[in-house]
Formats: sequence, structure tokens, C-alpha cells
Amino acid sequence: MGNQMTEMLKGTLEGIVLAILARRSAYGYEITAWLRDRGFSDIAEGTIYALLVRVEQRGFVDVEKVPSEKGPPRKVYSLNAKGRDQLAEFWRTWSVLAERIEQLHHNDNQHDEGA
Amino acid sequence: MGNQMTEMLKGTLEGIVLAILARRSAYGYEITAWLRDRGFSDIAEGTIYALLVRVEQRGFVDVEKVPSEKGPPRKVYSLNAKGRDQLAEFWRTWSVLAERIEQLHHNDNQHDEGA
DNA sequence: ACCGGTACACGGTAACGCTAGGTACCGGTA
DNA sequence: TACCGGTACCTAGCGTTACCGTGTACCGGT
Repeated sequence: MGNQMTEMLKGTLEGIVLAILARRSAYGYEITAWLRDRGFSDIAEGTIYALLVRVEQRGFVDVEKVPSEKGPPRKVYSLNAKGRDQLAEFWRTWSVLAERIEQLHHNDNQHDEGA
Repeated sequence: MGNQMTEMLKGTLEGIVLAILARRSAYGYEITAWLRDRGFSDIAEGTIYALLVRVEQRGFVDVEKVPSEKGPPRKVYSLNAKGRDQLAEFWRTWSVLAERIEQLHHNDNQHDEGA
């Protein structure tokens, strides 16, 4: 999609994926499809795989290889304790940023509504 | 500050600065101080100047050189029509992203409150 | 003569998401 | 048999962005 969303996803996409994995374990292809369904912009498949490699290397997730009847084996990722800490940290940072930005948004709208 | 905030600012910092300029014209040093006061993390001075050069080159702002009694002349930036369009686009993108992320946040908290 | 505050600018670095490919397994169809 | 499309994963190179450190310059006070 647009450039704007691409840049804004930097730093948040990892949190988004961790939040998804907090709900239930999943594999890359599944996560990509899930995001696409939710209209979470057109996130490239490769981006998700690269991100998953990153969070695995940082020890935020555990991985299990599970055979599939429809193709190559799936790599199923599960959020572990360290990952939950990271997710909590993500939410803290997000809250701070979102709050400050919303304040700007309100002030902005005050003097320039509907432009 | 933290890595997390640094990455999250990518893509949002430009919108933040445009929003500030929407309220009133300002120069780099002033914007930096403003952000620092608002606790908007410890944004590096150099970052703001680089960003201002960028938005100027894209034609989102008009610039006027104003002499200062306290040092070198100030470069005062004003948001123009194109910049207002860009800011509106920023808010649209932000709203979409923030809404989707908040949904994840709620779902996340449901099964893992206060962990 | 010196220091600190004001004000701007630049080069190199790291992180991130995107693009555009490639590999491999499988079932259905011509 | 040959081919295509869906499933599932991976990689290299690229552009954008924010950070760090440093440098320049103007000015007033001591």
C-alpha cells in the first residue's frame, strides 16, 4: 500500500505479530493470511518471514516444525515468557506514543476541522 | 531513549512535526525544544533538522529566514497547502493503524490482564 | 579572551519493511 | 505425461528513517 503506512509499520509490525502469537500459536503463511483478511494493509509475505526469523533469534518465540498435508512442513511459532515481556514493553511504548499523538490530533482538529 | 520508541517514531515523527507546524510556524531549534518539553522522548536535534530538510524538499512547507538577536538566523517553516494535504493523509493512515492495533490490544488484555 | 546558549548542518550507522525473485510439496486437469 | 495453481518457506538487495557525533557560526556575559 501507501508509503505512509509502510513507514508507520516500522516498529509496530513486530508488536502486531507478537500480539497475534499471544492469542495462539501460528505459522508464517497463516499470519500473512490473517493480516490480509483483517485488511492490515498489503503486508508482503517476505516481510513476515523475515520478522519471524528476527523474533526467533531474539528468543521471543519457540518454534516447532509440523508436517502439512498440503505442502512443505509448517514452522509453528509460540510466544514464550521473554516474548510476553517484549509484548508488554511494546504496549507500554505504544500507549505513550499514541496518547501524545492523539493530543496533537485533537489540538489540530480544533482549529482546522473538516479541512 | 529505548530502541522500541525509536523504531516506532519512524513514519510518525514527520506527521508529528507537520502537526506542530499546523498550529503555528516554527524553526528547528524551537521544535526540538518543544518536543523535549512535552516529554516526546529524547529526540535528537539532528533528526529534526534532517526531517525539516526532507519536508521542505517535498514541498510541504515554506521557509523564511528570520534574523535572531541571540545567534544565527532562524529558518522558520510554515505548513502550506500541500503540507496540509500530507498531514490529513497522515491522520487517515494513523487512524487506520491505531484502530486496528487497539483492537489487538483489547483482545490481548482479555486473556492476559495485568501479567 | 573565554564560555555557554542559540541555531543550523553533515556523514556514517543500524533497523526495518518492500521488491522480486527462488525452492519445494501436492492435487487436479488437459 | 505435462502443466498449473495453491501451500509454505527463504533470501538478496534496496530505499527510507532516526540516531550519533561532530562541526560551524553568531552572540552576550564575565
